[in-house]
Parts: sequence; structure tokens; C-alpha cells
Amino acid sequence: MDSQKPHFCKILLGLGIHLSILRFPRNFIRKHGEIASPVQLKVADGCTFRVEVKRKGGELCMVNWRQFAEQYSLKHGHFLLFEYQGGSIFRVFIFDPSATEIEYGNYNQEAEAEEEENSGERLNQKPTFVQDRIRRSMQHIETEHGKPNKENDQEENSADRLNETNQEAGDSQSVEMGVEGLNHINQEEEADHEDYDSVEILNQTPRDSKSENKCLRRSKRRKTASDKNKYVSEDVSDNDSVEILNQTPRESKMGNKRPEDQERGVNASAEMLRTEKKCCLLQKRRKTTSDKNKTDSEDVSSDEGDKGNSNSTDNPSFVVEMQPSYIDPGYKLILPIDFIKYLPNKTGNVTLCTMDGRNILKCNGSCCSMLPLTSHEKATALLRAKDFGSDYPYFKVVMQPAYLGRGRWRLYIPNKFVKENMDKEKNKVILQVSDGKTWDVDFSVLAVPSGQQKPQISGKNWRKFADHNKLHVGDVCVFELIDHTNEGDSIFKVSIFYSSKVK
DNA sequence: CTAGGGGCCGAAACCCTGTA
DNA sequence: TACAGGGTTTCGGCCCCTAG
Repeated sequence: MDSQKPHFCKILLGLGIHLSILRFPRNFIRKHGEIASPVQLKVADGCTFRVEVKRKGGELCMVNWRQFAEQYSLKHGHFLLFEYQGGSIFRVFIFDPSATEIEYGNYNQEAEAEEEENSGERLNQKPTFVQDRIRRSMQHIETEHGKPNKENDQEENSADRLNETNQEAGDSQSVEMGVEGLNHINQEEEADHEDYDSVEILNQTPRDSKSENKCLRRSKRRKTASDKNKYVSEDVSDNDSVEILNQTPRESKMGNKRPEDQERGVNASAEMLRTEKKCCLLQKRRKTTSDKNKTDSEDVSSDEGDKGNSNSTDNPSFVVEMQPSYIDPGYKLILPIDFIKYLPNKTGNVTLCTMDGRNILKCNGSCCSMLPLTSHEKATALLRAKDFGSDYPYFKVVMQPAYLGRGRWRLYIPNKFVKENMDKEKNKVILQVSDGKTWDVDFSVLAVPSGQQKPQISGKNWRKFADHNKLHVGDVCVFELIDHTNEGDSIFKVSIFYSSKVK
């Protein structure tokens, strides 16, 4: 590929594929002007596709590119790189969800073979109620706009409406990875791109950046169990509209759902977890017996009782009022005993599907856990802090679930950093944030029998630090060692790069 | 092979409820 | 109001898996 030519990237996150619509990054159009319709998409296998370009809600979009999407079995997580040749011609490079460029010639066969191989397992794991919800969700979006849900609706009209809907609702179909933007992924930029949750990179291939290069490196290892789970998640999120079946009582009572989510009629499970967690931390009172009895009866009766709820469903469902122990630290969610009859097996794995492709929870038996960030997510997060520099020694950490209360509150510090810059005998370090507030947190170096050493920050004050600074999974912290004299405790200045708008 | 990340277990500390 | 008992939470340590 020619790095001198203008280009932009797109990561597909579901709906865009189904709607046959792909929006050009605004910055790209701003920089290179209008693209005349139709555009030609040239792929490395020699195929060329003509795709119409139209304005949708003020944005320039490729419409009806379904044939192209189908030809290469594009799905959620695929990464497209568009290199502009001029004269409405783009060369397109396609990367699969593992960030590996696909083999164009035999991609379809491979995809089909893989599909076939996994079909039993995967299809079985995708419960029919999910498919049903997806279908109904799609209908809901259409009918919400006052248009009848006719199967024969012209695809484009449907796409238009959905596109408008999603723009209004601030929903996101594609993350635009790309571009010059990654130099400026800060909160102001995020505000600018809020409606698409997107990052735009112009004139910079992902390969240009070290971390992106990491992401795109061809992965040679076998698929692990966790990888398989991720693929299952992707499959489910392909269909884009999976909802939490019912509102939790707390949600409806306290109204702490984000307004944009209310508009959309969807829940972001991670946000729910965070919100619930906050509530739990603030009101960490154990349920009394009478409370529990009340909750249990509500849970069990939810099948009936929620019929009047706008989220009611014909499928079996239940409502759970979060207990502190459901969220933190045990992540054990107790199901109503009456609901067990709907499960095919009393033990085993279940998958919780949400609207947000990333926030799939895999549950094993009674235990649910948030999956750790993928290397790609980490690399993307780290880009927010890539411009950080300091004369002091520092290290950057992307917050993982395990650092923020999953299992326990502990943050691992790179061993190399500790060896080079810190006194292992110390048992405290001081964290200081920009407003000058400080926390004494426990520091220890855990010696593992294999001889390995695992320096870590832990304890109540680390938790207080995380709470006070509203740290969430995906946020980046830069720990800058500004004082490490032998007498006192090491002092770290902590700069935080939040993963979403604060909060 | 090493380091990072996360799960699990058991002990101790903490908190709440019920009862005298 | 004090206390016992039991449930919940916190924490240290160990182990395993994965990526580089």
C-alpha cells in the first residue's frame, strides 16, 4: 500500500453491515473534498465493486455496499482500510477480527468452512430468544419512526431511517479507526465524535503506529478457549441488537440509566455494572431477611409482573436487584430457583448478550465475570496517552477488570520498572493526582515459587483512589515517579486518560 | 522462558441480625 | 444494650494460562 496516498480506516461494529451503509469520515471529506458517486472499491483479489455515494443526514455515505460485504463475509470486528487513488477509486484492504489481513482468494471458502465447523456449537449457543430479540429490535427501530414494518420496504429507505435513528440516538455502528485522530484522542475529540463513538485516523496507516502494528500482527497461535468465547460474542453482536430483557428494579426506581440509553432503549451492561457497583459501594448494606424475601418474590414473579413493562417479552426472563456480592468482589449472581427450569442444563456456561459487542459476559456455572480487555482494546486505549512524555521514569497501565475490584483490588506494576526505579523493601507508595490530593497505597512484591516477582499496588487506599478518580476498565493511568528518595515513600504523580467522557 | 493477567482458596476481619 | 452466631468482605498467597 502507498503511504503517500490519502486513506482512512473503518472497524465494523454490526449495524453498518446490515444496513448496507458506510459513512465516510468527516475529516477525510473535509480534507479531500466530496467524493463523486459512484465510487469503485478495488480489492487485492482483483475484484472491483461500484458503490453509490449519497448524503445521509448531512454525512457522505456509501450505500448498498452489501454485495461487497457479503463477498468477503464481512462481520462485526472486521477492519477496512480505504486507500484513495483519486477519481472516486479506493483500494480496500480487509482485516479480520484478529487484525490479520484476510486471504482474499479463498476467504469465502475458509469462512464457510469455519462456519460449518463451528456451526453446531455456535448456533446452539445463540439462543433463539436472542434472535427473536434481534428481529423485534429491528422492527422496533423501524416502527418507532412511524413507518410500518413491511418486509418489502426498500432496503435503502430502511437504511435511511435506521441511519437517521442512530444518528439521533447517538448510536454507533462503526468505529472509525483511523486516522490523524489517533493523535488527538482526547476528551474534546470524543465530544466531537460522540455520535459515532468513533476515532478517525487520516493519512496514517495503523502500521505506522507501534501499538497498532502490534494489533495487526498476524496471530499464529491456536484459538484458545477464551478466544472462542470472543468469537461467539462477536457472532452474537453481529446481529447488533441484543437487549437486557428487563430493567432492574433499581434502574427503574432510581432512574440512573443514562439518558442516551433510555432514548435508544438499550442497556450497556458494563455501564450498568458500573452504576450498580457505585450504588452498592455507596449503600453497602447487607439485605435483611425481609429484604431478601421481598426481592426473591419479586424475582420469581417477574415473569408475570413485568408484562406491563415496555421491555416485556414472551421469553422467560427474570429481574435481579443487585446485591453487593453479585458485583464485587465475588461476581456471583444468584438466579431465581424458578428460573432454572428454563435452562437446558443446571450447570455449564451461559452467555449474556448486550447491545455493546465488547461487553459480553461469559458465565460459568453461577459465576459471571467481565472479560479482560483484548490486546487491541488495550492498544487503542494506550493511544490516548501516547503523547505523554516526562523526564521522570514512568509507566502506563490500562485499567483491567482485575485491577478494579474483580476478585480483588490490586494493580500489577511492571517488574522491570520496579527493578530499575524502586525500592522493593518499601511497603507504601504515594499516589498524587493533578489536584494535589494524595493516597498512601500498599505496595508489595509478591514472590511466586517459580522465582517470579510480582510487584503490586493493593489495599483499601488503592480502592479509594480508584473510586475517587472514577477509574473504569479501559482508562489509562500514567504513573510518573516524581520522588523516590531512600528516606520517604515513593511518590507517583498519576495522570489519567479516561476511556469515555467524564463522568 | 519470563512476565502479565486472572482465578481460586482459606483465614481473618467486619458487619448484621436475632435474642436475652 | 450487649452478646453470640452467622453471613459477607477483604486480603495474602498460590497456581494456571497466555503472550511475547
